[in-house]
Amino acid sequence: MTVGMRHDDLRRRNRAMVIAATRRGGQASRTEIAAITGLSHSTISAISSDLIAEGILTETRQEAPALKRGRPQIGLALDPQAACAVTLMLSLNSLSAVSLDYAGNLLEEEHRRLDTRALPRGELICECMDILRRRLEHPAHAGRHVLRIVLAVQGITDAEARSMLWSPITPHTDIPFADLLEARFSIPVTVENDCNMMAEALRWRDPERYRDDFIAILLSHGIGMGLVLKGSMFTGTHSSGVEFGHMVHRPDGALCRCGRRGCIEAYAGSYAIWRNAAGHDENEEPRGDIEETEMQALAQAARDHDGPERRAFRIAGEALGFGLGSLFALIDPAPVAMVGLNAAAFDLIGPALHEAIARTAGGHHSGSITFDTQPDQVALLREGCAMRALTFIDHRIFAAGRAAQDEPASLHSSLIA
Amino acid sequence: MTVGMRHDDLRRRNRAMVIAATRRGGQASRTEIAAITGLSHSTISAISSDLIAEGILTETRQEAPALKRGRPQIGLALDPQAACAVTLMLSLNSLSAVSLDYAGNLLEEEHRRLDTRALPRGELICECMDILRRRLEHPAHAGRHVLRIVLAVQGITDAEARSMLWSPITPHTDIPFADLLEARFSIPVTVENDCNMMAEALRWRDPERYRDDFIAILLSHGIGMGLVLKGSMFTGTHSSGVEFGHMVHRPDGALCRCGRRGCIEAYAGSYAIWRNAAGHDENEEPRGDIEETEMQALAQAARDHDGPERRAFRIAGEALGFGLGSLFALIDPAPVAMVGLNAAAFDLIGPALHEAIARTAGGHHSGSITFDTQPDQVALLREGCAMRALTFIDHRIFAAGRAAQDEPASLHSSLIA
DNA sequence: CACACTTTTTTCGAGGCTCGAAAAAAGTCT
DNA sequence: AGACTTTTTTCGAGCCTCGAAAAAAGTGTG
Repeated sequence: MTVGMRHDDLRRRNRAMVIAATRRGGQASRTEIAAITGLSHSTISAISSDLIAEGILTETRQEAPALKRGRPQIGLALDPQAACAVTLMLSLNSLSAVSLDYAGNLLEEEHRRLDTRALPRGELICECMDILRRRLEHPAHAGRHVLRIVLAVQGITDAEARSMLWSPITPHTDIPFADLLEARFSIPVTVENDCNMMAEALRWRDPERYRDDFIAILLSHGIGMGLVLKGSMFTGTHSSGVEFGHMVHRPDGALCRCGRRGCIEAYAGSYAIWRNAAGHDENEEPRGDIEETEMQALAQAARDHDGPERRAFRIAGEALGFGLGSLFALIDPAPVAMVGLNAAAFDLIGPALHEAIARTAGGHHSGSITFDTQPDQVALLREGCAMRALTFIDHRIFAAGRAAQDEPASLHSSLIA
Repeated sequence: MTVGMRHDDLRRRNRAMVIAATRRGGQASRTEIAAITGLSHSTISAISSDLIAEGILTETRQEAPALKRGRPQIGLALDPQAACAVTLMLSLNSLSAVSLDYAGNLLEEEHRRLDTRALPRGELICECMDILRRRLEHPAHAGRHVLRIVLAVQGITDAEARSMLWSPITPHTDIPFADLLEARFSIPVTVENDCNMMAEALRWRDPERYRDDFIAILLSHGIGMGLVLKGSMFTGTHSSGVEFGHMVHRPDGALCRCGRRGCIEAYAGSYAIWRNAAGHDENEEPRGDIEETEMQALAQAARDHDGPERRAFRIAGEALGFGLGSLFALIDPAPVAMVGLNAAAFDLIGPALHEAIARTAGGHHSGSITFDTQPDQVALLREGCAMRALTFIDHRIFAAGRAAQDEPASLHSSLIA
């Protein structure tokens, strides 16, 4: 904010812009990049020849036989050899890791099943260390430098994306994964919230629909949210924030997994739907885990006949609707993507949800609220993590030029505005 | 985001930074500005001599007899003669206007009482036009150019700050004040939400406490909010947003002024407190206006003895507490300033508010939540509008240099990032 | 097959901006 | 009066972007 801009900042920004245009556009020519960025052809030419010389970009000859007259455009693409990234995804009873090249191609991967809730703190950390070490030692990297690691966790992280503060998958709290992994491997690490990564993925999948303002809601055992506002990921002042599932739906209402009462999740999470469908008291302790098939059976029962199952999904829809209504009172409506297991039951949840929104301040503009379901949560998470890792390399490492790469001080350097 | 940075953008940014440092610091020397901005002495020297030549800054000799050795610092200050700004404030039954010089000194002002709820649309607009015309013709301006007009309204504005979309003070909606006033006076205008201006003022009053993240809550006939997150004013995707008062406290609960049910305002606005204190049904139509003295009497009664008045304030506190709890679930805690008439009754509201927050996700970090009361809402609004208008001139007009001032196209030009 | 035409990309000199170093300025201290 | 200290200005160097012109690499046509 109050920091002045020097000459090399300008170059850094413009380099970043060329890299970003290449990652977005895929095969963009220099002329196209000049048009997108508004910079002159000479500038783009200079920057891209630098980037090619540094091994960050490569020229690609388009297959399409240029049907136009004139000198054919030369496509620019990210050089897959330029770097690698590794993403780790830690969720309930599951840890997986993926290696990617700089162009985003999968190099290799590994999944492990582990009992995250029972694992001691040290062993949980060790599992992450080990799976990461196996990636770094894997021959598929073929000497390329891993320049970035992203760890996505189901749970709350701190605003600096360095620690996992709290998670439903383990009793342990405040695990400084970024510090631990950086100390061991000397590669920059961030710890991200899984829902934020899903939102990130939506942006890359469908930039038309999910661009400046949108909402991703994870409907699963718990309720999560990733929120993009004015083009950037929304986070809390101290944590990854946006604990939509723990907004209050009914003061002093149903018992939530978090121990408090009346949270949206206590009506709309899998455990809450199950609890209501089974006719249990809403003050009953939530079940720890529910099989995917069990939820699908509930949904099928709800579709087949009117009864407690149908009512349970309706209650979930109502809670989500009132919650969204309150959210929309704050941020106005935006496109919503429903992600995760229970998004497949949106036919059961949707009607009550719409009805509830209509009774809130959000109902004002119920026309401009659109819903979309993306049941494949895992694929979305993987994509989001991958793009997060790669764009970090784009912005913070390659945009700075070769010099900055050598100084280890740049490990935590701040992002270009 | 995708737009490249050219050479003059750099100068513009650095000019803006020097002006901002001067407005903040008051009497800052060139050396101090260099230290703040991180730019070299030579650059600051060049920029400030430009700004002085353009009549934007002036050198001020400090009164303090420099107790240090060495060449004394020369203070830089904004030249009051450089420009003028006019602010209009439209609220229930009241319209006021203020003229300011570029340094923020009051030149002259006017207040009018009018029956905003009964006024036809045309006349309401006319009143604003007229009070503004009288300012522009007033001799106090002494030939200085009015470069900016800010109109703050009690109500919702659009995200571009050009129209008043809805307001409790008039039945008329979607009044494009900015277009109307610009067409008539050819001076750039924005229409702002009053609570946002109060938040803006807090920032200037106490930058230590209210800097990057904080909340201003207006406790008055209705409930309003101004929210600053990560250093910038938070607005909705389509409107000025942050309709905190219309988040849902109890689904299908008490009747709100907005016609819906269960809004926070329907428990915590003056009319709701009055309704509860008087023992009326919560579905009863809200009273239109309540005298300040009447609310003070209620508060006094609540302090004197336990009874329906005390209970009414407690209910208000509970609604605000659950609402804040939900808000904190999204954005994490931040310092809160309670503004307006009922902030003076915070002794009655506070206990129930804290208790409610403790029962929500916000209760997690109840240690880091601090409250502060600022009963003088009018003064805060005036300050906020003034600073909004002046900083617009700083950034969008003077930072661009003399050339840009002449092109009328710059009227709506976008803000420097 | 040579030559005109079109479009993309590179080259080159000009102009702006910031920087560091040195000089100038404007005081205090002895 | 002269030494000393600190602030501010001056000046040349080094980048960066820009526009114009040149070069490159195709297609279309006789």
